[in-house]
Amino acid sequence: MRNFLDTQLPATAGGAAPDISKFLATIRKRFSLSEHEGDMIAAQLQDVFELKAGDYLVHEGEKIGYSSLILEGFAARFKETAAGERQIMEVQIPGDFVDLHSYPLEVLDHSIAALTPCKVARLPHRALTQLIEDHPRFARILWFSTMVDASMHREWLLNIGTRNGMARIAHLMCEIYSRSEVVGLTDGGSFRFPLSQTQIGECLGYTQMHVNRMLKKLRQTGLIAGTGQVVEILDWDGLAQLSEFDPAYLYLTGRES
Amino acid sequence: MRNFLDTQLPATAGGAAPDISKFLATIRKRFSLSEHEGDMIAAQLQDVFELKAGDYLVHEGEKIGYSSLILEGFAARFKETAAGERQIMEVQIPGDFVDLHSYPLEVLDHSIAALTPCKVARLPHRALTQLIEDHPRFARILWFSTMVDASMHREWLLNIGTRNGMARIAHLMCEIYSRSEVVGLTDGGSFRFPLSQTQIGECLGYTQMHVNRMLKKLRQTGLIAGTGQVVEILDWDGLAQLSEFDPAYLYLTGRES
DNA sequence: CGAGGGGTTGACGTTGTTCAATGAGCGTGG
DNA sequence: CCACGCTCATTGAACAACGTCAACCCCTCG
Repeated sequence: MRNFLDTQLPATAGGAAPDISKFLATIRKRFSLSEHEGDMIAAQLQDVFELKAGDYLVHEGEKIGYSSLILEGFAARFKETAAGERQIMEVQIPGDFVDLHSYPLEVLDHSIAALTPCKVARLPHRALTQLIEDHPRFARILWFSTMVDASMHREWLLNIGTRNGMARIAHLMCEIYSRSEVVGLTDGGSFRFPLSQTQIGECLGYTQMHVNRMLKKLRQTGLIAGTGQVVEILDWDGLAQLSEFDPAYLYLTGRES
Repeated sequence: MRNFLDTQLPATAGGAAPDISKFLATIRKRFSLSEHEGDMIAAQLQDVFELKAGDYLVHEGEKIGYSSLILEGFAARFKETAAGERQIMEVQIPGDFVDLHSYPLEVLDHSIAALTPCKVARLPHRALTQLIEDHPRFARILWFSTMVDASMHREWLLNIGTRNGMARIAHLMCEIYSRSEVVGLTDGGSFRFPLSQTQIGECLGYTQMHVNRMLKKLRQTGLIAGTGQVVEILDWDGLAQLSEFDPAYLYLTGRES
């Protein structure tokens, strides 16, 4: 995999603020946010970068001074074992503020790489500090946002630790569908699911061959359809029941603070 | 399991501030903290509660207005499946600020219960808000602290997702040992590890019987000794190498902000 | 002294892995 | 244009890891 810093050039010459409506949609599922407040965040975004599939956004152990917002494409957070086996901890979709945790942590405990071609915008940490100083309310929103990642980690632990076979895969599909819905990336029961079987396995602790067999079973059971980049959920209730999917852990219901 | 609120009574009549030196030791591994600052936190702590093994600190879905600091004893965060299977996401030891994530999240996505008899002190969220307003530096320290939990979740995902057999158990032992060391709860290579084999299994996605067999193998290999509440690590390097344990994810090295 | 929790062990069944072979699709260079 | 190499998906058979069922032990506590 190529290094992000080595290969990428800014895709915009600056000037026009990037479209962060997907990001704001996620925030607004949880907090009220005025148009002005949204513009203030957008104004802080630096250049937009284009990444190829496989490019790293950040490397484990790196100390970085900015966080990235995914505008388009899918990415993943992961760690690797000495043997080169990879465990994906979270799939990142458009609208995700993908390495916000690097703001408090500074040094990263894991890597992030693009799963598909991506478009990302950077937000320097000093701009975040400034935003928070000017509007202390943002601190709470950002902290909350990082805690939702932790909540998702816990649900994944439950998934890998207690569920098996089709249920484990079904749960991943339910999650990505639910999150995609928030940012307007679903079409009826269909949604983009551009992970290879190998990558699905890296999410779930399975080999690619086993993922293949379980996907086949899920299709034969009539719960899902589609083999490629797009998955169609034929029976949402069945899929959710099989995997005991309860979206509460995504914290997508409105609240105020 | 009994409900914490139903059964517990304050163990202190208030007045004397509880001993939070273990908590402060953990903070000071990462941030410099003056004696005065430590006292300010201690002053905000409310009554100290005693819990029996099995008592809940908080229930999944609950909305609570305080966070708890563990003074003595072991606790665990976990979720349950419909079938009653339990997945432990983190083992909490003395000095841990155990449900600080409830401060930004408000509603909890998981439960926390005592694994052994525990002594905990409560800190109301409004006191936290006050502390942060008076000393904005605390916001960063607390945010950081919750992000370390997320980092630990990720390492557990790697552990359950990619390691197997003895390595999985060895990794858990290395983590608890390393964290115990910070709060002065180790004695040479020995440390308190009061989890039953069932509970170890709930951490790692194994059955109690399989944990039993793997522990036996770890003992036969000469890496650890002791069967009961106290484990002795006979060969730290061997244990760390077997489980590819790298403590970086615990963020216990000094830094400043 | 009886119940209940924790630990130990064996035989056997299931889930998931490994090894291996095959084919489809796609971009690249000759 | 086709040949080639690459990634990804598919499938089968043998095998290992782990779970299930069951019996038994020890200890503690009421």
